[in-house]
Amino acid sequence: MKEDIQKLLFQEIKASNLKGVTRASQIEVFEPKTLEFGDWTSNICMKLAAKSDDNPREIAERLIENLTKEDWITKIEIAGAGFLNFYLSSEQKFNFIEQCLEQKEPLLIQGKVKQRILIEYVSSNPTGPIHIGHGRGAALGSALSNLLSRAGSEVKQEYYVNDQGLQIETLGLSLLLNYLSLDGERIKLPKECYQGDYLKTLASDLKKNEKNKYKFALPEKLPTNFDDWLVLVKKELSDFKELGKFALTKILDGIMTDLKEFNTFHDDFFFESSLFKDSKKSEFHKTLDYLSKKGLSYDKDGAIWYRSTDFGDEKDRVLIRENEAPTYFASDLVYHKNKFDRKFDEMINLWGSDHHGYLPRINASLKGLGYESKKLKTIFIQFVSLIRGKNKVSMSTRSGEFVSLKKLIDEVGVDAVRYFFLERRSDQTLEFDIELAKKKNKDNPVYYIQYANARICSLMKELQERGFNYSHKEGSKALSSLSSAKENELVSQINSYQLTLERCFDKREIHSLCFYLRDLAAIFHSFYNSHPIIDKDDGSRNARIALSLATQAVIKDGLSILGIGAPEKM
RNA sequence: CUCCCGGUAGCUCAGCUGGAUAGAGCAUCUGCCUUCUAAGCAGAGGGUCGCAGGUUCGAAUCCUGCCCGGGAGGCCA
Repeated sequence: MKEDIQKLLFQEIKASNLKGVTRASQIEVFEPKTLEFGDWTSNICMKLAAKSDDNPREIAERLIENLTKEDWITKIEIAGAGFLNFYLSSEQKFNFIEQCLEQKEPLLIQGKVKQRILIEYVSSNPTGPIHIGHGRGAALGSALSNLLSRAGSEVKQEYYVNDQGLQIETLGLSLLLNYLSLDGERIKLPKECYQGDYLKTLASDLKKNEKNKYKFALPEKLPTNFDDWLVLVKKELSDFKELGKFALTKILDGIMTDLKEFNTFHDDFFFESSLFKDSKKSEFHKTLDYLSKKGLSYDKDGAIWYRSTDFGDEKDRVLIRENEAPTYFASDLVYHKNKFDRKFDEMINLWGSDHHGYLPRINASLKGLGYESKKLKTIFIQFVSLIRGKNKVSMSTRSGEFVSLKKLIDEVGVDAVRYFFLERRSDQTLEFDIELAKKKNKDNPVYYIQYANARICSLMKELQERGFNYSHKEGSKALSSLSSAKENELVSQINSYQLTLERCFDKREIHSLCFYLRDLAAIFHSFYNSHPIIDKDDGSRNARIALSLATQAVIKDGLSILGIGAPEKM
């Protein structure tokens, strides 16, 4: 529709020899904020006026002279400083509603190029359960994936697992110390160790499975710091590595379970360790050799450095440490190379905003390897803070007091958690009010939206009980009798669903969809209260039922993108 | 010190590729259930869009400076 208006305007602009526009798509046509200004509006006359010294309203008059002949346009108004307001015929207005009524499949976003898209998200370290910060990423990543596939794109959802290096040793040691403590040894965990209670549970599991396999004679004087513990443990236990693996497997299992419960479904878990397979011939080593051959890396102070400064980073970065261990950055560089080699049209990373300083070096590494870093889009996710009524709930990962996603879901439910995570722009900090999320009334937007759907379900039941028949054919026929302000408002809100999805798609964001659904629900509730829907008059009844069903189709469709349920009864 | 994000109603936030009177929810106040779910609706009050300049027909939106809040600047991940 928008495109049709752009095309018409463009024709007229060319015919009148006006300068300033070379393509139809440059002409701004948008939905005005109130219905007073028509169904569509354009500011093009003001833009043209700026380049031609002519008065915008005069230009407007010249332009619309021929346009009114179009039969799908009922009226064009010149308003304000020179806006063109278009009013459409009712057939045009009900097009989308009829489509909603017949739709069985999810609605598709039209006019977008099909792409292969990789989206990597959550990717939390497998050293502990997912906490609410990761949950926000999970909600956004999964919803975004749903949205992107609506445009026909093939979306691959990936979780990158850092299953290597010091943190896994740390995990193993943390587990072991908890395990040894089970027999009454009083061991104080060094501060570098993971402190959460989940390790106590894991330690008991380990004990059950393996009995005393990992017990050994402790020296009289226990080590006091992390490094000494590690040295001791490695000396005493030949299979110390198994402990890290055990913990990692168990924890990752838990993460997967939590994610599934949270309606988040990754296609693939990509293990960092896979980059190191085949030792010297691994993807990791090949890539590092390549960098070295190309002169992109160099030795200094016993370490190997990447020349990221050459590609816009502030300073060069270490790839291989003095102790020969690769840095996190080195692995990540190879991982991103791997992503590019898989030939996606677009790659999206969802990162915690505390990683924003990390982006320049990843971009630098990709440029160095000769990849188009434009294909990589990084979306940053700000922190979540929890409040309960007016009190802040304290959260700190280090001390193990973090609030796990699972706990939050158990308390307020998946739907509410997802909604609250998605309703805010991802790059803004989020204040999550637990009490509000638990409410089951209109204060809580997720219930408010779901309630609109439940109401419509209940309407349909009531319709049957009163012995009325309804068919889409009759409903569609009756639509043109809709004329009240509330009805028009609802029609117009339903119609802007497509545009809402397109905008979300283009901007790779979700929160506008939440706001849209909330508005739609509000307009529906208002409509419901001002008109009898199951009316005695066949025409009004059929039309209003059709309108309600179209509303329902959109609500269900929108909620399914958000990964939120639509209960029929509440 | 440098960089990033933010500052919009009492609170939580939309709007930011410049456009018509700056929006929503909560909170406050006032109404509405013999009628399809009151788990709802209708209405009212509430604003120097952080401050100061600039750009232009037009600025919450773009530019510059400043103030305030948060984050980032590892051979951590």
